[in-house]
Amino acid sequence: MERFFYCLVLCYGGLSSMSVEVELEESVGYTPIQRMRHSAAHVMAEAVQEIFPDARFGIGPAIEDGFYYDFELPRALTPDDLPDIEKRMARIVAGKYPFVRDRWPREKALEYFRDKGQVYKVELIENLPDAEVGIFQQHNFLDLCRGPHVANTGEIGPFKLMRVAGAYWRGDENRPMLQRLYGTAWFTKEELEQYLWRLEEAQKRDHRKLGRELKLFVLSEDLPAGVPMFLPRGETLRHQMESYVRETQERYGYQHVWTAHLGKVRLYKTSKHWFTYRENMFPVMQGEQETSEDDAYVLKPMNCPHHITLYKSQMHSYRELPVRYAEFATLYRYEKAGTLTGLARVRSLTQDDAHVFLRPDQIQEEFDRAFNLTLEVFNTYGLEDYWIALSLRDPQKKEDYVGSDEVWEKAENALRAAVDAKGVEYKAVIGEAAFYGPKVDFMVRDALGREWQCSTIQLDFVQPENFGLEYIAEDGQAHRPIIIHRAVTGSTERFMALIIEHFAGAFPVWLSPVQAMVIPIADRHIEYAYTVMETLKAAGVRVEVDTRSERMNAKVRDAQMQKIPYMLVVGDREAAENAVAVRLRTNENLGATPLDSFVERITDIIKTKSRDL
RNA sequence: GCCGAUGUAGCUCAGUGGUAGAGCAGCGGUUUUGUAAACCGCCGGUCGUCGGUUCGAGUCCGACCAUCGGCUCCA
Repeated sequence: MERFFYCLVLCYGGLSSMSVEVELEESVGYTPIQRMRHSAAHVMAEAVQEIFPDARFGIGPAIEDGFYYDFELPRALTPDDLPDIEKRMARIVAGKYPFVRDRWPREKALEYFRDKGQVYKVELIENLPDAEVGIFQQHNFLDLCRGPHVANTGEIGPFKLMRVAGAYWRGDENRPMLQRLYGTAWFTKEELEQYLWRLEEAQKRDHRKLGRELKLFVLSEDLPAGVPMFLPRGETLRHQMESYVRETQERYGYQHVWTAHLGKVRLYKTSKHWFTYRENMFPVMQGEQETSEDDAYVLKPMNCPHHITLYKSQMHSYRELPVRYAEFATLYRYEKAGTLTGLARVRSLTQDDAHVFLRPDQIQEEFDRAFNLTLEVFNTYGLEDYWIALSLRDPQKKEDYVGSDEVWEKAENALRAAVDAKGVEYKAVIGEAAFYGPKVDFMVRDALGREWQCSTIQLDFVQPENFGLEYIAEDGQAHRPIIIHRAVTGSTERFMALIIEHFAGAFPVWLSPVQAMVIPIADRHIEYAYTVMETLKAAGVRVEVDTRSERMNAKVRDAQMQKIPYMLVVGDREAAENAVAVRLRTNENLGATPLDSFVERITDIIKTKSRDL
C-alpha cells in the first residue's frame, strides 16, 4: 500500500485545489528551493505553451527533488520533445523575466481562463473559496497561482527534464488523463550532478537488477505477470527471512496454522470481501457438480476468513484468549497490470499474516506485542528508513466506519498509547483507518524513493460480527471477540525487495544465500578445499567450492560480484597449516586463519545475526 | 486498467527497408595460477508473439504479451 505522501506533503505550493486543505493542515511555507522549483514549473509551462499554443494547463507543484506540470496537449509528448522544451526553458531563464504577482476578482479570473479554454484552471478557481485569486505572470505566461515565486526567471538554478508520464486529472481515473512532465532543479550545478549521480546509484541497488545479477528470482513471460519464481539462492534468502520471523513470532506467543490456496465464494461472501474485493480475486472453476456461485472455487486472496474459520471450529474459553494464529501463506490477487513492480508488487504474494482473537480488555497488550515484534525484526535488519502511520477514523465521517464510538475510542487510545510508549516517531493520519478499525502501518522507502507499506497492525470489530465469533466468558455467556490482523514484514516478496535494496545485495551473513566460497588456487588444492567445505557444512554454513579451471583472481572477482561475504583462498600454505586465507567482500584481507577460528567466527556471526563480517 | 516508452543470443547492447553483429556468460582446448577478469577456438538468434504493407521487414503499420516510467487502488 504505497502512498505517495510526498505529494500531499510537498505539493502545497501548487495550484492543486487540494493544496488548499493541505496548506491549512500542514501550514508549511515554501522553502527557498521549493519556490525555485515551482517557478521552474511555470517556466516549463511557458516553454510548452510556445510549442503548443492551445495547451491546457493543470497543476504544476514543486515535489521532492523537483517539480512537474500537467498538460493537455494535441499530441503525446515523447522523450524526444524534452531537449526542445529544455532549450526553450533555458532561453526564458536567460531572459531574467520578473514574476509579477497580481490578485484578480474570481469573476475576472473565471472569465479570463474560460475565454482561453483553460477548463482545468476554471475548475480550480471554482473550488477556491476566496473572492480574489492569485495570478502570476512571467514573460508570456500567465497562470493562476498562489505563489510564491522567485523574483525573476534568472533565479532558477540548473534544471533537467526527467520524464513524461500520464497522470489523471486530480488523480481520478474517471477524469481525463493529462501528460505530466517531471523535472528536477537545484541551486547549483554540483547539486544537480550529485542528484543525478544519486539516482544512478539508486538504480544500481534496484532489486530487479540485483535479483537477476545475484540469481535470486526470475520473471518469465511464460508465467502471468507479477508471478515471480525463485532460484535456489533466492529461495534460500526467503527461507531465511521467513524462518527468522517464524521463530521470533513463536517466541512472542503466536502459533502457526496452515490453510490451502483455495477457498469458496461463500466464505468470502460471509467475510463480505466478495462484495468489495471480487475483481481482485482469481476465479478457478465451479465446484464439483454444484454450479451455484457460492460453491465456485477461487484462489485465496487473504487469510482472515480461513483463520476465522479455524477459530470457529473450536470452542474458546476467555481463559485461552488471545488465540494467535499465524501463517506464511501465498495469496493471489489480481493487481492491475500497470502497478506490477518486480517483487514489490506482485500477484502472488506470501504474507506473514496473523490473526489474534482477543477480549476487549486485551487490545493494548496485544497491540504492544505485535508492535514490539515488528520493531525487533526491523532492528535485526538494521532498518531505519521507515515511518509509522497511525491511521485513525475521521470523526466527521463516522458513517464510513463500523463500530460504536466507545469501541473506536478505546481502540484508538490503545493504539496511540502503544505507539507513544515506544518512543518512535509516527504520523497520525486522520481518515486513513480501515472501515473496520484503526491501524498502524510501517511505511518503507525503496531505493528509488517509492514508499511501500510493509508491516501493519489492524484492529477489526467487523469480521467477528460477520462470522458470529464467540468465546465463553467468566459469566458463562458467549461474548464476541475482537480480531487483530497483523503482518510483520507484510509480504515476503515485498520485504525481500526492500532487503535487497537496503543491503544493495550484500546481505548480512545469516541471510546470504552463499555464506562462504572456498577458492582453491590450483587443482592440487581442490581436495583440501573440499575438506574445508565439509568442515563448514558440518557447522551449518552455506559454503561452495569454486573448482573451475580459472585463475584465482577470476574466482575472487566472481565471488566478490556475487557479494559472497567470505572468500576462503586455499593454497599450499593453508593446506599445510589447516588454515584458510580469509578475504571479506569489503576487500579486507584477513590473511591465513586457522580453520577452527574461522568456523568459530562465522558461526558466531550467523548465530547472532550480526551485520558485521 | 489508463498515458508514454521499450522488447535483437543467458546478460549488456549495436544494427533507420536489401545476406543478423559485439563484449561478457556458456562449451572445448591450452594454462595450474596467491587476493577484482589468463590465452586460443567453438556454439549460440523464427530479432517478444500473431497479422498486415512491400519484390523484399529486426527496421514501416495493427493487435496481443511482457518490461520500464508515471496515474489510480491495494500487502
